[in-house]
Amino acid sequence: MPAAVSASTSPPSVDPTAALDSALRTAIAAVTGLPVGESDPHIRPSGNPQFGDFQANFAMALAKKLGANPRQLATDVLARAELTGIADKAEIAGPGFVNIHLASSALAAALDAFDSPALGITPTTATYAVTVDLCGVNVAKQMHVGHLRATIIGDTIARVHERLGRKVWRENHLGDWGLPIAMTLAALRRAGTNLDSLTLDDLNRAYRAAQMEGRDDAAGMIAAQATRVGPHRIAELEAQNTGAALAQEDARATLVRLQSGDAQLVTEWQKIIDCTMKEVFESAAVLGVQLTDEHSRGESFFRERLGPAVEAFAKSGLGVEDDGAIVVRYPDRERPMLIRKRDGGFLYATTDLAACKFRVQDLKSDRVVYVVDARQRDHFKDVFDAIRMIGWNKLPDGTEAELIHVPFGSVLGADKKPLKTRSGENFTLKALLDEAIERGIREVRARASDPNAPTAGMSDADLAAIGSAVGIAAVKYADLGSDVTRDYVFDLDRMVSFEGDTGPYLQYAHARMASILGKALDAAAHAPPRPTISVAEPAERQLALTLLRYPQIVREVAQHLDPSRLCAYLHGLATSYNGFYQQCPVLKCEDQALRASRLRLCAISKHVMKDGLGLLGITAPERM
RNA sequence: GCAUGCGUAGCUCAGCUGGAUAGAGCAUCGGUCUUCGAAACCGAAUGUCGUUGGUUCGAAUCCAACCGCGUGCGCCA
Repeated sequence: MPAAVSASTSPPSVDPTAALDSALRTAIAAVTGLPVGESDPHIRPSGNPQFGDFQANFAMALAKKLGANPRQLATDVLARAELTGIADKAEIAGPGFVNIHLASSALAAALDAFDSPALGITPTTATYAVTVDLCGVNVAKQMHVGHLRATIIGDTIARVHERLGRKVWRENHLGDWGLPIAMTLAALRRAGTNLDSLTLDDLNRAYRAAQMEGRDDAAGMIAAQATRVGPHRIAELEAQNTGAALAQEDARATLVRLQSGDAQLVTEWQKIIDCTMKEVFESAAVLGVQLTDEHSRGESFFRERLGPAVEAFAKSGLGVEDDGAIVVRYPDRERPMLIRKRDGGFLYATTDLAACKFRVQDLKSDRVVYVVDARQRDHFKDVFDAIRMIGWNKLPDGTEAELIHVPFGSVLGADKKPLKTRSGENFTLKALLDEAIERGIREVRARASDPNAPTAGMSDADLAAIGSAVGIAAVKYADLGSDVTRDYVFDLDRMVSFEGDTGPYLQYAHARMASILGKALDAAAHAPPRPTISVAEPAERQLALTLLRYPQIVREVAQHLDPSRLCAYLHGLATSYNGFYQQCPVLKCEDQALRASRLRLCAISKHVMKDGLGLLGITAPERM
């Protein structure tokens, strides 16, 4: 029997979980005498539909604590719980699980309230901003598939925070200041290269050549052996330990002149940056990532702040001299952090200290998120601890900013080794995106050639746009879909696959939603704008429950900085919708009220899917 | 050596603050298109959750040890 509720009488509750939590919490407190705050009913969606919609798992743990019988405790709590209008049925199973079957009317009412532009997401009232360090390209270096991660994970985290109403600063911390750039610049000058017609490929070649010829670090080798650094570093140093004094001298001289503001060099340096960023922004645009010039704040931006930063550490006693250098020591570990070299030069840790301070205190952020390669775990631990020790994580009102490193795993080759730049023929980001787009377009065109296809007869430009969106969706979903911490083996075929648990699967579900709504347009003209929702069929129930979880998922993604949860949710939504689509006729439904209700379920589903894909920076075509 | 991360189906991976019979996708086998889009759906098969011990009413999940793989470790960024 379909339960229905009209929009006018529905309570404002969007979240049945909250209603259940509150009702059971009160009952638990009443039965046990515990404070309400300690009476968590532990509500979660049921793993198995036969157990109802939600389960409450409080009884076992609580009974143990109180020396009571769990089933009896559950019985007592249910007797006190005011579940009228929320649950149809609540029964005790097994050792003391409480299985709750939500009232269809409550579900319909919640969905009706949920159906708004906000989709149940209430903006936070945070005073401070969120800074997201993302992308992190190095000037003069071609972007490779590793940069994909730092860019799109960061973009998603930024979007989710914005969706929750936060002010977000996207900070692209370019590697644009330091010896590598000077080496490249010096090499280009020696070769007499015209910087105005430079391509990034040329630049990248010059960079690598300069790296190779300029490496000779005998002093570093001795230091490394004395302090027993890792074998990786030793091997690197050994490889570098060939005569290159001239190139190195040239690079150092260039760096000194650059850093002292030599006008000619600064102009040339800027050309290298422009050349690099042109491609970065192009890739960002192709990826649908919000990253432009205004988000660039590279290492060079902080150059005037490095000296003062070191001085502050020295003055506070946290920065101490060691063999001529200045280091920060930690109470709980041997490894210090070097912040000034013996020759007076600064290091990237110094820049990160200055940048972190800037982000907290100048950008007024109470949350600073660094989306950076997992191999820099120790580095960020050092930086963050140093920042806390000196108190730069504090905002004027005493609020302590969260400093969080989101350590993403490496992209590995088929040999399970990192796809490294120096391994020669590395897969550039551009090559990956070109391939994905090409495959997407090919696929969309092939389908459009069927005269019965919804895309038949579309212009070639439109088909190309859709194909591009499909290809990019595949790549992004493949990357964002699993735990960002893990390394993954780069497999192009899997990455641009369009079937199964993929980005295009979600887009396809969305296109079907759009299609069904498009066909119903004529009828919609004289239907009420907000038809009564009814949730009776199991598939409708399943879909409704899934839809209502959306706000919680978005909050979780922000809290845990984990885009894969959103991917998993949207996959679940697509699956729920497909089940509904299979089992519940919409356009063909005879009952006009039910038809209108189901159309509205389609509309809400489409809205959530589009919103969720938007948070991933994935476009949702109406047809594909 | 010290630190740190990871071992779940043939492959790629989920598994949220411990909860009922450990789930998806790919691949394999079978079924569903003159019927709202088959990029879909339904079904079959597939597991000593690295090993051992501990905590617990209950462990893939928490703790310890061990095994295996990876990553990081002062004057590069």
